[in-house]
Amino acid sequence: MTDKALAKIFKALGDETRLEIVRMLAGKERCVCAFLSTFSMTQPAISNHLRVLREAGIVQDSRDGRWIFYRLNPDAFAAVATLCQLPLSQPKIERIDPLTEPGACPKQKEESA
Amino acid sequence: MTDKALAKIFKALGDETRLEIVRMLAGKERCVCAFLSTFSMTQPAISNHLRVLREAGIVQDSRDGRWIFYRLNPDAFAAVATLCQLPLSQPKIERIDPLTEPGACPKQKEESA
DNA sequence: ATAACATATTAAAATATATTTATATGTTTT
DNA sequence: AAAACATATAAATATATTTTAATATGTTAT
Repeated sequence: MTDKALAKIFKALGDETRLEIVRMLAGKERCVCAFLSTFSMTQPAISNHLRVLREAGIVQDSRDGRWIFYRLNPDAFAAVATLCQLPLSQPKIERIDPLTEPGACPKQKEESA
Repeated sequence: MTDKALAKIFKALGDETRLEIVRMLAGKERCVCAFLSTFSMTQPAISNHLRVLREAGIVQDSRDGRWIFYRLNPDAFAAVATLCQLPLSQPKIERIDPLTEPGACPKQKEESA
């Protein structure tokens, strides 16, 4: 998963409405009208939020008659969980000295040369 | 953690530059100049990205002389990891019938009454 | 076929976010 | 105390996102 795709997932989840849609989809598959009756928002607004989630790969949809059902894609959450482990699995924090890091603090570096 | 705070975390992580800043901070504490030399971006732009991360609770900072060091706050990632488990721990997906859900598909519901 | 339904798409307006330029703040060195 | 350094803040502009209103698409019922 590229950082671009991962950022897209985070951006999609960075909205309270979409976060609640995700919660509503935990273990459940729902049609669009379920969200329409939950949020005080126009139908195109809901449709747009679902599009953002879909294009980020967070939800998948399938039509059944006139309804379109949405469900979560666990792969997207697995990718996010992986990034979360990055900071959680680091036991101790090492302070990087600005003066010794390559390219860091350019003005200082030039003077110390 | 409120959904509002969680959405703020996701929104903050939903940007490629900030995502890379987070990766650079895995197990490390770095001063702002480290990011200045990494990204081709003005100093205030970096400073703004750090502010977004700070206000979301993703990073913490402390001044040491003229430098300000940034490090990750594991609590924020723990909160995100918790939400990730929501879909990952659901074994099977149940389809919710639009007709039987309370308030769902209003027009249909009125007719079926 | 026509009408009604469920949802998506488009275009426009409203709102939020990011970037830049200029300036301010706090710290260290001289 | 003055100059230089590292970073933050403010104001202005540029860009992206969200919302709404109008319309289109695909499906089912009549």
